[in-house]
Amino acid sequence: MELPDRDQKSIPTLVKDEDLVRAKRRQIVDAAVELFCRKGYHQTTTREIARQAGFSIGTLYEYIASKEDVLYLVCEAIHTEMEIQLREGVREGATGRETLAHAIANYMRACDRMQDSILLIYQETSSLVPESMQYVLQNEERITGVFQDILDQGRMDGSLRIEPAATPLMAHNIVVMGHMWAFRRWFLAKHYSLDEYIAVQTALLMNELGGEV
Amino acid sequence: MELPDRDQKSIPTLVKDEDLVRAKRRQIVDAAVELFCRKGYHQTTTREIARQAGFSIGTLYEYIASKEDVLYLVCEAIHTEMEIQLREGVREGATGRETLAHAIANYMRACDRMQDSILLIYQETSSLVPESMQYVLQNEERITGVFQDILDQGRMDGSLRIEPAATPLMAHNIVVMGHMWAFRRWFLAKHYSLDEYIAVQTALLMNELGGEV
Amino acid sequence: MELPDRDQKSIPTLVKDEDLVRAKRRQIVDAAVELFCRKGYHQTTTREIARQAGFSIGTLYEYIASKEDVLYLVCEAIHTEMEIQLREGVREGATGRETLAHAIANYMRACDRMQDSILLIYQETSSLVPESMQYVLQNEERITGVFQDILDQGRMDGSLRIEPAATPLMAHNIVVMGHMWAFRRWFLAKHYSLDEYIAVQTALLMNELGGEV
Amino acid sequence: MELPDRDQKSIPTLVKDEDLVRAKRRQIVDAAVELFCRKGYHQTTTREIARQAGFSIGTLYEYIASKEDVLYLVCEAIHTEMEIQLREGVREGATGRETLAHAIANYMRACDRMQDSILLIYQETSSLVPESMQYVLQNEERITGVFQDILDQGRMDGSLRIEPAATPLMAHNIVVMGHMWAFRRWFLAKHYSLDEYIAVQTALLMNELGGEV
DNA sequence: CATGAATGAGCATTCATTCAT
DNA sequence: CATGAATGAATGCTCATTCAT
Repeated sequence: MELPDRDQKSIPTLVKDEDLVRAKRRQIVDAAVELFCRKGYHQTTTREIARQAGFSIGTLYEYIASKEDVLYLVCEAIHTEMEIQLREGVREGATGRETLAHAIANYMRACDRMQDSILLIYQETSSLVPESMQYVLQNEERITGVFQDILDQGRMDGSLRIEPAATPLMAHNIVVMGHMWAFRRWFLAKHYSLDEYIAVQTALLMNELGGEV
Repeated sequence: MELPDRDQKSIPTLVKDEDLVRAKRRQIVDAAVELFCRKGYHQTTTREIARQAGFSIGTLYEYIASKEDVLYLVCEAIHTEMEIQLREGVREGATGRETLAHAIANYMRACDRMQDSILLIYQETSSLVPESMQYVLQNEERITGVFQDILDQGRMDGSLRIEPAATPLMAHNIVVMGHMWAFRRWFLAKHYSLDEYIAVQTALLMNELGGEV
Repeated sequence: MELPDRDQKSIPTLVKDEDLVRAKRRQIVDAAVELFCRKGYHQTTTREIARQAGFSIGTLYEYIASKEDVLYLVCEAIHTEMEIQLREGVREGATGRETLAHAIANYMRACDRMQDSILLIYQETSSLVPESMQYVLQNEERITGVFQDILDQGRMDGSLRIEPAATPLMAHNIVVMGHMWAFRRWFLAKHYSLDEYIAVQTALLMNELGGEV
Repeated sequence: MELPDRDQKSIPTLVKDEDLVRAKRRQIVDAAVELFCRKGYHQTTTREIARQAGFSIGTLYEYIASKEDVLYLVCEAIHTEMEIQLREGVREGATGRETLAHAIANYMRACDRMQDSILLIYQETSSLVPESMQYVLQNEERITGVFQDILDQGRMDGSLRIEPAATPLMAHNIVVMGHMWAFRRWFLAKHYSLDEYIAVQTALLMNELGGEV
């Protein structure tokens, strides 16, 4: 499934070759994700990012204008990756209800794989300037939108019982449910395996949404 | 309702008089909460904390050993405050179900009042050394425990229908539901007032827990 | 002769003790004058200034807020020193003409002693932000004013023949004559000793101003 | 009037074709004069010079070996331009005195047009290595020489009364008088128009040189 | 010849922490 | 106990210069 087009903040670069910019920024992001997840944004120096990315500090600044740009690119990349995993794993079921159950399980597994990144988003988004934050929140909203669409579909085909006014909230509940596995893992993993977590949360949810799973 | 005793990390101080230490640390925490909420932990300098607290940088370091100590004290204070608000507002209902509904509403309002502090916990807990983080997570767990107790009570008196294995998770769901009002406010507040948010979330929950609100 | 009061830009400092600020800034200025004269403002690093002043870079920044502040303080100090030397050496003669001759000789000798500083002013004033430059140009104008007063005095007592409209220009000519000894020394010193320079320039000037020296 | 030949520092280049070198350096100098005048030598980057000159940074370094070379070329060009304007505008009068009056007026107007360049010379010459500075000072001396020649001519034909020993100094006085219009413009322009400035200064000078204008 | 990506030494500035008074 | 001046390691960022293509 293709990612739809979307707004992205354009980050200034000194380099003209667009392919090169994309390639190097990929390296920067890979390096930074690893470092930010391990040490946090503020504890990571630009020199470390450059070194980890495999080039010099001077070269780093050919492709970004400030350290904050790296954070923005990282947030972008995380959301893009999440959206890819979300859409790739979605299979249309017979009913909205089936689609939802499948999408949730798939999403939860993605959250499990990307738990460090999810924490990163929660911790460092606030270090972005307002303009960048806008874009990041838009991405967050797009992900929520995926579930909202499924909920709407289920409401239309009658397989899910939910008030229209409650669907945005329910979609957010589902999304946060995935994040929760990341940021409350210190507790949850003591009591539930990932599969159990998915099973119980899905059961509770489906209960809310009328009838059996 | 009294707060039960609990473990707290002991922070070294150069000052002997324990009452004085408590008083000054109160000042430090008040100053720091305000600053950390407004500017974040890393953006706040120790000098600013001292100034806002009303004394010199030298004095600040008589009562703490490092900036991170301030962060720990702040996290402690936030959880203490939250727990106080939680327990103060709880009134025993006729059934566990009634108690729960009341506790949730009360908790949500507390989260609304303390949204900045909640964000702070989400963003900066990771800046603590592991030992401090332990204590903070314990506090988080205590808060969750409040809801778990109510759920158990409702399960015992038959007013709530929930698997024993699901209660810890349900308790976390409730707690995170409050946090969500803080960290997703950028979206939620566009669609729901606090009262609506409480109403809809409670309805969904009660649905999960069998029958009507 | 006392220096009259005058406007000075107030430079922010982190240190409260005003006497200490004055003392340390004196050290900073002494260090910076020496370094700026030898290497220029841009070629001098803040660390060098601190080291030469005898303290650490951190301490330097307790007394100034930016490198440019040092430049401003240096310019201020140079003009203050020049004005002191100017006023100290002035002795009232019987006529304005005599006072002038004496003031010029005295001023020229001051320019000779302070040639490095004069060059510094010519080269680096443009590195000041407009606000600082204002103050520096005011100082320059005050020095010129000294000669203008003497010229006026001589015009009044009839010992100097000069149009009122020409006095400001004449005063500037005299001032620049002193500077010229600094910035054209590479040529002038090949042909004239300081005394000769003073003698010839004074002769030319007095010729302009009517009659003999 | 042709410019006489003169010594020029030879700047190394990677390019063989001498015409090409001359053409490109012309571009470099034009770009750099504009930038240095506007922002100063140190505030201008080599990339800006290349961009303004219309080619890449790599190409820039085909025609010069260091940023300082650009400064030298700029100083050279400024003095060349000044000398051209000086010699172009000079018309032989009946007497040295007339020639002088005319040359001064012409020179002053040139200084007025080139005030930014004059300031540049005053401010940045000291950033040259001694060898380059030598050449620049020689150029300065050549310009002074123009006036010295005229003074000598006037002394010979009896139209100017001046000691032979005073002529070099007088020539420098004239030259600096032009510069003064540039570097004291912040004061002078408040009191005099260019024409007034020329008139008064010429009057004072001619007074020094015996008799009326 | 022309290009422009890569380099890394260098710089101004900050800030947690100490310690003499 | 309180103060606040002193410290210097650390950091984000710049820019002259090089060199492979």
